[in-house]
Amino acid sequence: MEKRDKPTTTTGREKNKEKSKQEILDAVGKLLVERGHAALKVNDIAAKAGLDKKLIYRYFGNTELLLDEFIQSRDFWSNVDSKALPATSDGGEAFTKAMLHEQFDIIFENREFQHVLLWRLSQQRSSLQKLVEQQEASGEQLFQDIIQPHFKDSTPTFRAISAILISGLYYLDLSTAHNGSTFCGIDMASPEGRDEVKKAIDFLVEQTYKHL
Amino acid sequence: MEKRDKPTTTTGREKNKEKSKQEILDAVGKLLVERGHAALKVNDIAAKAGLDKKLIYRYFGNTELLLDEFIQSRDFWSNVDSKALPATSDGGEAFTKAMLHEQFDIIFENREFQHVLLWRLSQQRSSLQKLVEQQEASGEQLFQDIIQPHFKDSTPTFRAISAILISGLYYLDLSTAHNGSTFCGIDMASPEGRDEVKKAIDFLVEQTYKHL
DNA sequence: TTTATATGTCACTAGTTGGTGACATTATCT
DNA sequence: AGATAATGTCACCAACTAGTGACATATAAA
Repeated sequence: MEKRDKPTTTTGREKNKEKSKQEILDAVGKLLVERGHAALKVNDIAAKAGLDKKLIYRYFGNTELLLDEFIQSRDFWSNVDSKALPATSDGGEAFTKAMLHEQFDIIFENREFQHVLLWRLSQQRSSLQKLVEQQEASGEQLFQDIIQPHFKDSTPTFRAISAILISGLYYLDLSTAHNGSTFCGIDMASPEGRDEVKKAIDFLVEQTYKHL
Repeated sequence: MEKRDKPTTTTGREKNKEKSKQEILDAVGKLLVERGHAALKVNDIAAKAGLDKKLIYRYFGNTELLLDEFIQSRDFWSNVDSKALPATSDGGEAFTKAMLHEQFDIIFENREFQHVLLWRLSQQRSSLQKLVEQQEASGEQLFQDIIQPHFKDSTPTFRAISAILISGLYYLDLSTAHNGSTFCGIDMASPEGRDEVKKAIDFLVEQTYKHL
């Protein structure tokens, strides 16, 4: 018999495993953004999804496995390593600036990303650890392809500078979203404040390319 | 009657409010370091202190108030603002470098400090918020006293650069302690890796003083 | 239509959470 | 020493936690 267009009886709800699984995963994302990773409890996830928690156990095994599957379902670093490496004559200077600006803004806007960064700092979890490794691998590409050829012997210092800049943008965005917007007297939530940071990034990158 | 040298009966333990309070506060610190702020539950704190949780309610009101009192009992930014402002002829360049190095190392070594930073990013809590404000105030002193006179019109950019550098060191230390030690290909737990970061700090500060 | 199975619902358990009332013990004051 | 208050101990509660067995309903195949 084909799929019915309409239920014949009055009670009972639609039955669709894939849709339900997706609704559960979406509920995890919403709760993560609204209340942080500490609030990801089975009962709340099920309630948010509007489904019985029993389904979480049937479809994902347990809460831990659900969270692992949620994490793997997102690809947070795709925006970095999917970038085509441009043919540069400036040793990657413009590319580096643009990438840092982009990271700064993406994390500022993506609250789910923010909470995953925090989650990653707060909990040991292999699926989160995997994100760290993915990020390292994706960054290593850039160093190998465009930075090393240009900076040669100074590459270790350039790596350290990159580490500071990237970390700085991460922490500034996390701090802005969760601690209040003023840092070193700059309002990190205002366009003017964020422009000030971007100008600083450009200055530091320029000086590095000129004098390192 | 004076304090007894020895209990006359066999059962019962020593009774000393201040000592017990201190043991409870210490238990909070230990748990925070060992298992993070999410593990700060009344039952566990009492068990760690070897005292009944009832005392927590009697002496601190409730768990929230205990945690607030714990936070206020630590003065994490004392090392920054207690520094005497040196009479500088270099516009504070050496001072800035030294302060950044020191922050980088202090946070690396002080696991309690790390967990408070994380806690602060993860939870809204007025006593934690107060730490943020203390830090802002203590930093503002430096800008007013030594930076502004030297950088004049470029001060906003110098503020942004400071924000990036400080944030960067924070996040690097947090990431090292909780995510694994490699960041941008540098081993942040090794003396060599950390020296590389300090060299990078010095370079960036030097360039800023030379060319901003 | 009948049957089998996947999907959804619900009531329940055992363990943990924050919190409290009643009691026992110790210190202190007179 | 005796009275009093402060300190420490314990049993208990209601609410919430993760997880499960039994059942109801919808879908799809025969």
